[in-house]
Order: sequence, then structure tokens, then C-alpha cells
Amino acid sequence: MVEFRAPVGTRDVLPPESARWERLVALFAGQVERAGYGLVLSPMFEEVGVFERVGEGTDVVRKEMYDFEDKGGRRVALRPEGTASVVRAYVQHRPTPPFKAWYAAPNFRYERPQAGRFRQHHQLGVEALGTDDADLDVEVVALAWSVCAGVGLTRVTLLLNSLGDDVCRPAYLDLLRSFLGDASLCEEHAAGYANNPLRVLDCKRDTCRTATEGAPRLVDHLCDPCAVHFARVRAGLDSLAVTYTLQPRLVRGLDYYTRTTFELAADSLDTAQNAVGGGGRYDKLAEALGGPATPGIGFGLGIERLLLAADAEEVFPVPQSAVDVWVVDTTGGTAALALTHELRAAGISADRSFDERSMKSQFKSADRSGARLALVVGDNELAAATVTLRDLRGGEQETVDRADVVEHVRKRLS
RNA sequence: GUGGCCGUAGCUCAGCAGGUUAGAGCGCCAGGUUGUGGCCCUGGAGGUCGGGGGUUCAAGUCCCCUCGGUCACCCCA
Repeated sequence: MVEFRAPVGTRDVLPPESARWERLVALFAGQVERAGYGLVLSPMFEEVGVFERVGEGTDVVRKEMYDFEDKGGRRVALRPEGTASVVRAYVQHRPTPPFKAWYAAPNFRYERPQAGRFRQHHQLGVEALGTDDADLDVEVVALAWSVCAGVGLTRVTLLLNSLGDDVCRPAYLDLLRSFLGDASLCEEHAAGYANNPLRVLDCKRDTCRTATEGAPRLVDHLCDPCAVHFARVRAGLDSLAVTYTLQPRLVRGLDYYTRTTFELAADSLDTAQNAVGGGGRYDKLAEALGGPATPGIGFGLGIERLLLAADAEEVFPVPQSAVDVWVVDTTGGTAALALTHELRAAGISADRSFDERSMKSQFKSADRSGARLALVVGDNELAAATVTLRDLRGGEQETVDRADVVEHVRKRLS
């Protein structure tokens, strides 16, 4: 085998497959930019504290953090998720709210790869900071939904929940704790559920499942403002015909969420990982990172997972890319060099063979490339200052003046 | 971190109960067609059988270790 391989849990995406990736990012960028979101570029690593601050109780930072010490002795971590970085940037630069940003960037989690899970995965996401208007929640959820629709996915379920705020949640947690009492829980949660009993609701092990049967639901114990907010979000989604399923047990993997949380599950995927995306409101996060109290909401969609779901539904195929023109040159290649240069400058895509291959070989390459047209320069053309223009679909060809090549190619392509 | 399955050409895979120079299809390159692709025919290049150790007269084939892939648990995108 080869000596070096891509690191565990990472993948190379090569052409032509990568064209699909490009298309997805372009689709996403188009949709969110039409909604007023601007691209944000933030570092792929941060001081480890940025992530520890926002999720010390979560698996994502507790056991999956890809962290290390740099040459300067700083403790840094490859970012495990996008929100913390963007909110850190918001706190640092204080753009005028509302601040609406999108990104398409890699995230890193140190875990064993499996179907739909990688150590480096990529997310398409938005973050909107500066208002807690329920209409913004609706906008954000609807955007995530629309991206799935844009990809062509039809078998996706939107799960929706409200996690309340720091007024109603503590009271609910007490209620939940007393409900759980000394019920037997799974190994992990028996030890430390007091910290965040919500996790028990989300646990998939049988012991926790039975223990939480009939447990009080947070949605039934929201304070008035949270209840009103949630009702508005739901009414808004209804008005946009975005269908969702209420999922009172939906907790999400990060601790910073408040109020609206949601997840998009691909029903077409029979693998263990079927969440293509998720997000929610995080009204206390900016403060936690040392900034002014600033509400916010966002989501992340996994590129790899979206493409997996697209495969399962047989939608969003790899776009076939082809140059317009293939230049065949049997006079040594200099003519091809000039012609491709000239065509490209005129906005026409053009490619050629190298290494002075035979004409037959060059035509084979032209055929494989999918080019519409071939331009042939042999000794005859060179002497007569002409070029033979061949239509690779029909097969008919004509000889034109070298000086008028661009014009003729344009006409043929139109 | 734990466990199941798998590791033979660029790709997909054969390789019979261990026995001579490891095969096929596709792909690639060249020729058939000394100025023309797609089809067809012929030929060619390309392999430390993931790596290391062991058993044996003999290991791609059996055993151990290791690395990698894959799937699952936990959790998540």
C-alpha cells in the first residue's frame, strides 16, 4: 500500500466528486445570502477555553476535543463546532446587531469514525445574534429546512423543542430530579445526572428509558415568556408550511441552548447517525464568553451527512463538468498553448493534451473530457493560418481562419 | 475508549484441502487506421498479496502482533 494516507477519520474529496460539494456550498450560500447573511471566516482553532466555557459538561468538549499544546505553550483546540467561534468573534469585534453570518467550514472531533462520522467533518451553518424575536427563530429553522429541500431531500423530519430559559429551566430540573429520585439509571447517568438531568431524557439505554417513562416534560413547565415565544415560533413555522414534530425529549449535545432547539433527521439513512443538522437558540452564550448579554440562534448542517442522505434518496447527483473546447495540436503544442490561452481569456473554457501525443490519443482525451468542440491544428492548418473546428457530438467539421476562432467557437456554443 | 467483520494491480474482485514464474473484468498506455474521438480487435505497463513475527520442506492461503478500512456502542453533523 501507499506509505502515507489521509489521517484517521479524514477524507480526500477529489474531482469529479468534489463538484457536488461545491454545488452544495453554492446552493447554501445562495439561500442564506438572499436572507441577508454574510460570510464569516473564523479560525479553525481557538484557545481551548473558548470551547470549555460553552460546554464543559458535554461529550463534545469532555472527550472528543482535538486539543494540543502549540510551540508557544498555548492550549489550543481544533474547533469541535461552529457556534462558539462565531460568538467569540462577535464578542471580540462587536458588529452592529442584528449580526447575521454564515459559514462553510470544517469541524474536528477526536472520536472513532463510522458511517457518517469523521474526525474532520464539514458544516454549513448560520448564526444570528442580537435579537430574541421569535420571527428570527422561524427564519433560521425555515432556512435549514429550505436547504434540505433545495438538495432535493424529501424524507427529512424536523424535530422541535424548547429548552426554556434560566427562569423556568432550573425549576423544571428540580421537578425532574425529584421524579427520577433514586430510579436506576445507566452507568453513565447514575453517577452524574444531577449536573444536567436533561441528558437522562436523551439517553438511549434501556435503564434510562424506563426510568424516564412518564417524566414531566419541559414544554409543559415553560415560564410565560418562554411559552409565548415557543408558541410564536410554532405559529410562524405553521404559517410557512414548515412541518415539524414536537420532540419534548430533544436535548442536543451542547449545554448552551435555551428556548428553541431543533434537529433535522434523515429518515432515508439506516445508519446510526441520521442527523443531518441541528441548532437552536443560545441567549446566554455571548455573556458566557465575556461579552454583553446578546441573544442568538443558529444551526449547523453536516455536509457529509447531507450528501449521504442525498445518496440514499438518489437526488443531488454529481454535476458533470466539461470544458467547452478541446484543442488538438499535432505541431508540437505551441499552437495549443496560444489557443487555450486566447479562448480562456475570452471566457470560453478550454483544455488540451500534453506530451505531444498522437492525434488519435488527443481525440480520445477530448472525448473523455466531454468537450463540445475540438479545435484541430495540424501542419496544414498551421501553414494556412486556419483551424479545423469539429463538433464532437455530431461529427461535422469546418475550417476557419485562425484569426476568427473565438468568434466561430462562440457561435457554435450558443 | 470497547467490540464485530475485512485488508490480493488505479478500481471491483477470483485465487479451489497451504505446493511451480499471483489471475480476471474495468480503467490506463500503445498499435490495428502515417490528419480525427465514441464501437471493435491485438498487445503492453502496473502487485513488498497492508506491515512484522511465527508454524511448515513449502504461506496470498494457518497462528500471533501491529497498522489501516468498515460497521456498531456512547454521542453527534
